[in-house]
Amino acid sequence: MKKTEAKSKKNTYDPKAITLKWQSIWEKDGVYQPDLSSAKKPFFNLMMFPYPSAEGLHIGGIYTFTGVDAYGRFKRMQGYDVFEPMGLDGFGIHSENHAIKTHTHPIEHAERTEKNFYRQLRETGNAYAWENKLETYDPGYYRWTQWLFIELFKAGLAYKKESPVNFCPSCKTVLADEQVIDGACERCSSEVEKRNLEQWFFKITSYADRLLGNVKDLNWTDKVKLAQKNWIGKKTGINISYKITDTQESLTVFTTRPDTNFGATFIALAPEHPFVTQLLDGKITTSSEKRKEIENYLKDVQNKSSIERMSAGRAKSGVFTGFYAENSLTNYQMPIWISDFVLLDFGTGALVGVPAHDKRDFEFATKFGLEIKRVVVGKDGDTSPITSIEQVQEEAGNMINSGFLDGVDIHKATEKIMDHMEEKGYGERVSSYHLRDWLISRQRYWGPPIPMIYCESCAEEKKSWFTENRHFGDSVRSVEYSGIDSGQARMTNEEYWISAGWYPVPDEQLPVVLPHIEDYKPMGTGKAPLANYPDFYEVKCPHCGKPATRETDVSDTFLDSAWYFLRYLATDLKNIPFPMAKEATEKFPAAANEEKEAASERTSWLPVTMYIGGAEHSVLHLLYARFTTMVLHDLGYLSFEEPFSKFYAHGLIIKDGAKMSKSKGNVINPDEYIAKYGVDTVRLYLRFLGPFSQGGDFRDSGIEGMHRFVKRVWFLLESPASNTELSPEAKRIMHQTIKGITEDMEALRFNTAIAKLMTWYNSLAKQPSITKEESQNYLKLIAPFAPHLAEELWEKSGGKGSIHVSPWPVYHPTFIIEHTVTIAVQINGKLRATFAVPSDKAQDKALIEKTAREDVNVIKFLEGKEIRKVIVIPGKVVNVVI
RNA sequence: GCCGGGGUGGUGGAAUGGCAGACACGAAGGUCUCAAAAACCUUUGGAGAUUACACUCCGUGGGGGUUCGACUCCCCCUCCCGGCACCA
Repeated sequence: MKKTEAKSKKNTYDPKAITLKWQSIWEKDGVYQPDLSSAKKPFFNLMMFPYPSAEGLHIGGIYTFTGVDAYGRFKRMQGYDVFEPMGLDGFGIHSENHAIKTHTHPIEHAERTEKNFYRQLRETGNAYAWENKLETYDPGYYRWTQWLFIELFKAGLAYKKESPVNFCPSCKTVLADEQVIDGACERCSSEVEKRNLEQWFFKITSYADRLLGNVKDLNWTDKVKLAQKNWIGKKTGINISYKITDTQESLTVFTTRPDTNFGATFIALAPEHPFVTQLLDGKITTSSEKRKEIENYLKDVQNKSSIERMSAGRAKSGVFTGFYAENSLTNYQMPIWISDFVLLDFGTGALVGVPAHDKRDFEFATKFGLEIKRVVVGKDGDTSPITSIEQVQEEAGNMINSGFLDGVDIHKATEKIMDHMEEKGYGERVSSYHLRDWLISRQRYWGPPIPMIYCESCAEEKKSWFTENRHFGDSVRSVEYSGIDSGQARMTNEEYWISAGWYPVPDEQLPVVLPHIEDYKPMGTGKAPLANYPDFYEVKCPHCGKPATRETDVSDTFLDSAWYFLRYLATDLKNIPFPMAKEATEKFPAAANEEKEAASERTSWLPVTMYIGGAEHSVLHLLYARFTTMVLHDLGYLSFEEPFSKFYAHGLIIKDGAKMSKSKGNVINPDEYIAKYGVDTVRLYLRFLGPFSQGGDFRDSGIEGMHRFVKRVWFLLESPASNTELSPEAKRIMHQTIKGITEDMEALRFNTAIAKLMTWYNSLAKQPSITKEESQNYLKLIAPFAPHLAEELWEKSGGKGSIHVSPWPVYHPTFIIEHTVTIAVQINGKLRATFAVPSDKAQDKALIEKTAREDVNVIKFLEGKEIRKVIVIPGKVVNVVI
């Protein structure tokens, strides 16, 4: 009795025991901790780091991280030195909101969630280099986030100006665009207002062209590249200047359709347009009545909430200024209107209206009784006056009523008229972008304080860091800074004056530590909570020593994550932010020689070899990381412009058709599954769910089946292997499997890789015995998915060292004809069978006949029949007619 | 409205232009058992046919096209999902 019990116990598959056993051995032996200074084949396998939510890592996170890990393990077995770090993106509005909701201080909240998160991440059995973990809220980390901010400021790429932001009056906080859903607050559903507040911006727009230009060379999926392109949204067109009748002023409008300019009948300005401001200031004279009218309209616009704006749909509103601009082509006096459908920050904030060939212009013109002049005739040949919106010809056609353009196709006409306008001197070809400058400041608590100091006294004297450190000419104030080409870092006069009084916090005073304050909740005054703490903001001006104020806003979380991948490689270096060439390290005088040495030895890991993350980040995060990298390159810190050699977007796991969230009550906690089945089963199951790029709806209906599979593998391979020779058929199956799985792994097609493992299992299970070669190859192929199981059985089968650093099995192509031409066998014109012959033998009719007669698929159709004719169609297929 | 992605059994999903439905879940039947669970075996797209699963027909949202051959490539339509949205 006792004997059998002991025996069955020995045979039991006990995932918990082997998981604990191997995880501690791996960590002790540093199996996954590469020597960063001496990598021969560096492979930086990076997943987007998570923000640690209090609910812990849900199944979607496990799905992603174990998927990325399977790829990393595969690469490690292929002989690469794989670096797979992990960290937490703990700063930011998400974590702060959660802290508020649970009445916890963000600092304590972070401490608690960090623990839980790292515990869960360890339980996944992922091959993390734990020594290099980082957290964005660690002062040792954000010291460098602040340094980065200062570098951008000094390069003339950071500026502060007043800007309208989303404001929720109920939550008393500024909201990011993505927190505004249909004009209402994401959390409390109250209407969001626009408020003008002073904000810090990064001048990402001056990099728009390069960010766009590099896209085509990125080894990313087309989908993500397209998203980047669309977001940057470059449009080429022309700026046209119109003289304002009876004044000395002129107006510049941007248009992509100058071809229709003979049909231009009005001008519309954004409410915030400088001409409007000048009208109100009285710099341009107009009747007091008119001024009142305009003021009223502007008030209306401002009071209109975004909800009202949206419910009004495309309904147009506007007010006539009383001024006209002369259309140089037709001498037509175009009335100048103000309307809120014109956006200040696109083009020049002013547009020229062609109601006949733009639907929005048509709506505006019909509402206010403006003239509609047809200048394009479409395919239908209709030349009648345009009276309904369906007639508005936007896309294609030929010019009419347009003087020298008559009869010309609109695309040719566009070029022709641009030439004309440039020649006459009132037009200039330009590009306009959808991309806006990056709003970096947040009037919140939970982020890195922006490391800037404002000195009132210096501001009055028009002094700033720039006046004290750089020489400026009289008219154009360009910032000359190491590496940055002056065209990109050129400041406008406006930006220059705005910078008056501002100084970066001196390097030796970094980090500006985020103090532990009691009242950290957003205030709703447009100021950050730190503004209530004089201890924090009262400082001396770094320049003149008089009392000055520290900036109390914190920076956007996207800044934390825009450079973290660099820091992973230098978490042990206190005085240098990331790996860089030896010369660049000289810019860090505080760094010891060993640190400089280490930083320069680690550059071979960059840029990131493989970056895997959610598709939802395929626009903003990636763009910000690209921008930051490009700036660091221009400043001489990095040798490359693009941070991620390869980017792969994984799918998202949802539950019941919705994103998992606690409020929806559909969060799946992976802990219980791991406890019940062991992490290897969970890892395999998640991979098998579907394509990694697709994600999907989580269901656990098949997890039992996967557990059965794992147990079967365990019992099959646990018993000693036989010493018999591999049969040719078994050998063929093995090599086919190795080939298929290797290709699948390379393409991150994990679900089909596992299917192949199952198919191979089915055939192994039918064999009378399994050889050592089969057994060990099987374990290697399954190791990326079930690392603990594979390691345990590898040890049992006498494998050397850890399976995870053993070479990936090699596929021997001798068994399969690699390059083939497919032969189709037809009987009475109907396809009966296909088979393959080597392509170099495709003309050999005798071989084709022989192959056909030996091929199991063909033989039944050919038996007793004679091949009458072999038709060879060059470059296509070969037909065998019977 | 614009830009992406997609539509294959009861379900998740496989198929360099070459035997559609791999692999798995579920289901049905069976073996073992007093019984159940577990495990194992068989069947499983639909319709039909035969002594014969050694057969035939239909079938990848709908319609056309290219091809010896189309889930796959091209055009039109339709429905679903995601992103952006008055961008001149």
